[in-house]
Amino acid sequence: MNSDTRTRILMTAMELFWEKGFGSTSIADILSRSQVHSGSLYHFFPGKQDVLVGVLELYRDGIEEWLLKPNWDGVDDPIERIFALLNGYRIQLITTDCTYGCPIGNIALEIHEPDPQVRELLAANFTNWSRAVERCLDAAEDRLPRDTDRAALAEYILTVMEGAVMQARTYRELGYFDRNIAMLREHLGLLESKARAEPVAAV
Amino acid sequence: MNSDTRTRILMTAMELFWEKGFGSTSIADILSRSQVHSGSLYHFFPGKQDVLVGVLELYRDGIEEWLLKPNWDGVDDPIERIFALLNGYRIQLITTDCTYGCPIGNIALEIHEPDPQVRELLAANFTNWSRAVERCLDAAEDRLPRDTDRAALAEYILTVMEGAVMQARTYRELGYFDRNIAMLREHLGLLESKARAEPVAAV
DNA sequence: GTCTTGATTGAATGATCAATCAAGTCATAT
DNA sequence: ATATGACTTGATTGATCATTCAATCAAGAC
Repeated sequence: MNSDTRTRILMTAMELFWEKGFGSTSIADILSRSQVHSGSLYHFFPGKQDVLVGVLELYRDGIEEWLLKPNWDGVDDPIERIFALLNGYRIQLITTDCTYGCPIGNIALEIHEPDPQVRELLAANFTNWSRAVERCLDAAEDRLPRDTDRAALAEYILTVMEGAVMQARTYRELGYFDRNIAMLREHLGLLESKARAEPVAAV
Repeated sequence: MNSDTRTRILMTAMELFWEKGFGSTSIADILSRSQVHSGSLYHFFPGKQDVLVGVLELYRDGIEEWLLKPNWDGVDDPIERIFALLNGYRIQLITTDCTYGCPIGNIALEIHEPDPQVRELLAANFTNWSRAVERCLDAAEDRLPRDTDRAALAEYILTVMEGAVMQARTYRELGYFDRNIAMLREHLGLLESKARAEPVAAV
């Protein structure tokens, strides 16, 4: 089985969906950039929607290797890992003049009536992302107030990332991203000092 | 001049762009729902893009009357006004089974290469929104730490709203919105208690 | 009364779209 | 050798898209 073609289609579609969105990317766009003919594409994928499914599965399965590992290399402090992850998005914004955002967030807002498979894959991508952040918060458990809902805080950090990228992209100004992340950092700082003020737990 | 038709086109387009997005709304969609014929639409608007411009101008000019006034009626406390505004989005989510989000955020992420006029109108909508929040923060100045960057905090509140709506829509679960807003409320609470702990300013 | 201007009608155009399919290639199994 | 089945080719289809335009209408100005 030749899955080179399938992979080339998915990688190309991934690029294009990120650049132009799902709706604005035509099958013809994918074919010409990937140097694949329409029959081959439809041999591997029943339709355009299934290409999107394949791309979302790639993202879902690649988060560890392609997102976390590069950004966390050399960063040990769990809280700093969170900001290292956010810094990855900052670098994307810089290298694209604030035009590219989060590929998942883009698609999530673009597709208004997703079929269940697509919706679940978008949700799975969000869940994997915030679970990774949650693990960082768990590792920093003793620096946070005892009643901290770490899962909710991780979702919130995803929220801030998505909103910050949205604004930086809309204004075409990195400052909007930076100020938002600074606010988040201040929030986490307040939580840490609140934790320090708590009486030590009984052993 | 008969601008009834123009208005009907814009109101219909506003609805449709919100329901299905800009790209997925065809001119034919607008024509059939608004009971207008193509020639009339093109009499008032050079093209589809200009309909979008008209819609974004309506949003920009209507924020006071259609967004702030309804949500702030009977709410005097400036901080509570912020959460009353956010509650407006919560109600939209409830009444649409978590399918509709922020119309501006949707378009901002959908349009990848906006022409300058569209990009500036999106930015203007964001700016008007966060300025309204900033005015609330200004009114609550004495309850916040003295070094608070209220403009940045207002941008951050917009960020949290957009991210929270995105997640609730993606998961089709209101809880994601609620937990995010609860986190924001906790953050503002921490700021208020930090302000209370500050020494009184010299007069 | 006729001229002018703004507004409306709706069929037509050409581009682009996702998807199809019959004919072909090629490696491997028998 | 030949048969099989995975894969490729690329022209083609029919739907849908934004847009155009000549014709028509309504109503105030001269």
